[in-house]
Amino acid sequence: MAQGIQIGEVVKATGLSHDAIRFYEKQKLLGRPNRSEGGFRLYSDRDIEQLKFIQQAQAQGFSLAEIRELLELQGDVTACAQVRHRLQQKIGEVQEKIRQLRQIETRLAAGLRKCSRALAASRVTDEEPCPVFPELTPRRDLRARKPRAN
Amino acid sequence: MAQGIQIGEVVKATGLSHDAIRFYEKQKLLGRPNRSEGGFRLYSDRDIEQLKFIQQAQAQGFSLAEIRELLELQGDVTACAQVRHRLQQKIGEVQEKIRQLRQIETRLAAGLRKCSRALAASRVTDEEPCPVFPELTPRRDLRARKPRAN
DNA sequence: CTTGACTCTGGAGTTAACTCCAGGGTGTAC
DNA sequence: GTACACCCTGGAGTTAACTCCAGAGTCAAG
Repeated sequence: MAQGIQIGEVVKATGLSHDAIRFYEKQKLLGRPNRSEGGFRLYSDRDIEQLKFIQQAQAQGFSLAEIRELLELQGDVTACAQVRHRLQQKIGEVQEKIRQLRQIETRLAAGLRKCSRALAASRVTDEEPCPVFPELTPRRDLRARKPRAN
Repeated sequence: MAQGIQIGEVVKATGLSHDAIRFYEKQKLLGRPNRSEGGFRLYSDRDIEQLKFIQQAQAQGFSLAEIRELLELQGDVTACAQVRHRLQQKIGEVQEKIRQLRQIETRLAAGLRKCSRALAASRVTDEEPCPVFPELTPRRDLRARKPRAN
């Protein structure tokens, strides 16, 4: 054991599967780890960090190929105008993603407001169950409500 | 023609393929559009908006299943505490995504700063080609540089 | 009423990103 | 030294999200 963390521990630490971790290694998203005498993979804390980063980036819609590039750009900081350019590009892409997410958020927030208003109007409290079948949940004040043109 | 936009136009407007659009219809991400006498699909501007939203959300790492839910939540604003709750949840998720993207941005920005510093130190200008093979690009001032512990 | 661009359907094929498995070693605890 | 949990490899299988295709119908123009 001694030098390094066995894959089982990494699985626990990251929530990734054994197979996913091996897969990332094959895809060069992770350098090949040291091995024990018998051939067991031995990971470092840094590897775990990297795996967490991969998960994070993936959840943001980056493909493994793109993540590989992100990782290369992070490592390869050895002074090169082109690398710098690509870094700037990537940062731009990330910022664009943030912008798009804000738009989605705005859209959902608008829905939320409408929803809250409708709830207030029908005097259903937050605690009550959903009136999926409105006819089953007795409600005060049910006078002519405009059906929304869907 | 008259009532509605044919699929070819939608393809041009969205950049999606004919097949992708049909696929989204099958997956209930888009209501089934009107049809011409002969059976051609006829879309509305609203459909195009919805398709653009799908693209946008997808680029942010939402699966089609999640996007379907987002769309339902946007439409189904008819007063229901549970819908509201789910909306709040989804907004929380979007905010978390934004947070994670900011982290990635920070990380890339750190790389960029290091890179810029290195560039400045080696006196390579922004215009010069990338010194992928440093030995090929004659450089002033090449005294003992610390190789970074990778 | 024919031509050429466009659209339809159903189904098979593809790609990315895994998951599952068999058959077999490793490591340490008793 | 053997039991038991853990790890190995290579390869086949799966899922999501499409893409590709053949064979056939539609539609506006001339």
